[in-house]
Amino acid sequence: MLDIVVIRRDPDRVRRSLQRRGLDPSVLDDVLRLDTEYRSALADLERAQSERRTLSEQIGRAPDKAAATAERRPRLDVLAKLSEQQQERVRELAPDVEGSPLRALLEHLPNLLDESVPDGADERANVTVRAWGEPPRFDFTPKPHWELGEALGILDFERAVRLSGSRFSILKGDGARLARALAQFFLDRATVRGYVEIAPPYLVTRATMWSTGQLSKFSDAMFHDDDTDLYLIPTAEVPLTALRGDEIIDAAELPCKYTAFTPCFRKEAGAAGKETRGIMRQHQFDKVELVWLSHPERSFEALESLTEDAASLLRELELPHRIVALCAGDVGFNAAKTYDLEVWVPSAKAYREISSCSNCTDFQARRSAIRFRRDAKSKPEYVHTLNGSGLAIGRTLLALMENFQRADGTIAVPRALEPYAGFSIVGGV
RNA sequence: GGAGAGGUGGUCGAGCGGUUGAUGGCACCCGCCUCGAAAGCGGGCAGAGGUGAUGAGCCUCUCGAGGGUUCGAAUCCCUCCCUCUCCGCCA
Repeated sequence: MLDIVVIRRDPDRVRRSLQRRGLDPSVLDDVLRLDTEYRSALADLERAQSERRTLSEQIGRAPDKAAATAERRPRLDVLAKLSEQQQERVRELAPDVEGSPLRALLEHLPNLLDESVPDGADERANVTVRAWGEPPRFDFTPKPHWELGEALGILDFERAVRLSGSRFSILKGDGARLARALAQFFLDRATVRGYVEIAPPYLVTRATMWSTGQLSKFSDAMFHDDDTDLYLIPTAEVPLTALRGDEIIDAAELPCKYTAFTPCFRKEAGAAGKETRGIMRQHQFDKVELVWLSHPERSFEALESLTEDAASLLRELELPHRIVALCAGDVGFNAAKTYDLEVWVPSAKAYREISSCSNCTDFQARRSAIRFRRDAKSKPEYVHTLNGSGLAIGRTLLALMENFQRADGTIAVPRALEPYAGFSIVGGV
């Protein structure tokens, strides 16, 4: 959610950001008009309330309350009726009332883009910031991970379909073990880099989901239970970001860095036909997430740091990858700036997203009410929130399988992972 | 799931129809004292919104959430949510 005050005082900045995202900025005119109407209605209401209060206090002080009440009755009745109407009007216009037109407009305004975000309409305009490693050259015909996995008996798609339908998979034996090793490896590295490990709930309330801005972004993509009105998390970003919601954090505690290993659940309803083979896109996948609550002045440094935390994992796993800065048209709703980490996927002959690291500035913090105090005397301010995958387990696993496959159909385990896996070759004798 | 108790400011905890947005303790901040610190003493210290200059001041709202009664509600009534204790069930 954007700060209405920023929209009011610097509408041009918001307009520019919307345009860069390829959105129609004319909604701002409606926002500004409704906001003016709202404030005028609010002033009317407050005037009536103030007068009513004064009269009530006079009655409270009077020795003969009955007489004092009778005397003021006509005016009080007028005020009661008046403020009831004004209350109604304010409720219709208020930006903080669910379902009001102003609120609806505000909820659909994406975060302000950072100036450093490159221009461009879609992913073709994304800018590669740096690359690491060379795509492997095979002296045999490399196989996609689903063929490798089934041949090695570590991936089972047929039985997964039988149990749960499409877009599910089963890991078996060394495959399951490798996935667990990756999770452990990622969490350990995060801990070393100062992240506090959290084991959060996988089901959260509608309010929590709303507070991290997922309801607009993923609303069709989320699994939901009608009985309890609980949502299965689409990413651990949700519980980790909301973790300190409604709190005022001591400035000395910033930055707060959290990590969690959780499954993620997504309907992926609109994604039919895209990357359907294998484990690239699933209804359920595991991920280690990294979240920062940052001092606002340092959040863009924090984004570099967070991105480096994720990238270091790919380097340690010896996986060729590149870091791209998303262009204006490709940056997500919540984010001011995003770097994607893309790993080389031989079967696609392309780099594919394995992590997305975003600075959401105060956009989520405002919804979630995550604040801090600069010092004992200052007013609470919103922190900046950042999130990134570090990393998605399934995609790392498939990248590892495809990049480290050998002519005999076995797969080498990267050295850094060996102690975690307990073996150095998958399918070795 | 059943029975009971309760949800108040950063925290603990009073208040249970009328200048109470809220006594007091702790924490925190400023000052005095001190070589320095502790202790002690004095003072300050909730949040949101509107208005003003993103100042002072003024105004409104907020005591889990939402409704109601009343001139007036943290205080009374209703609904919902949550927490705790005991019982039941259970990995």
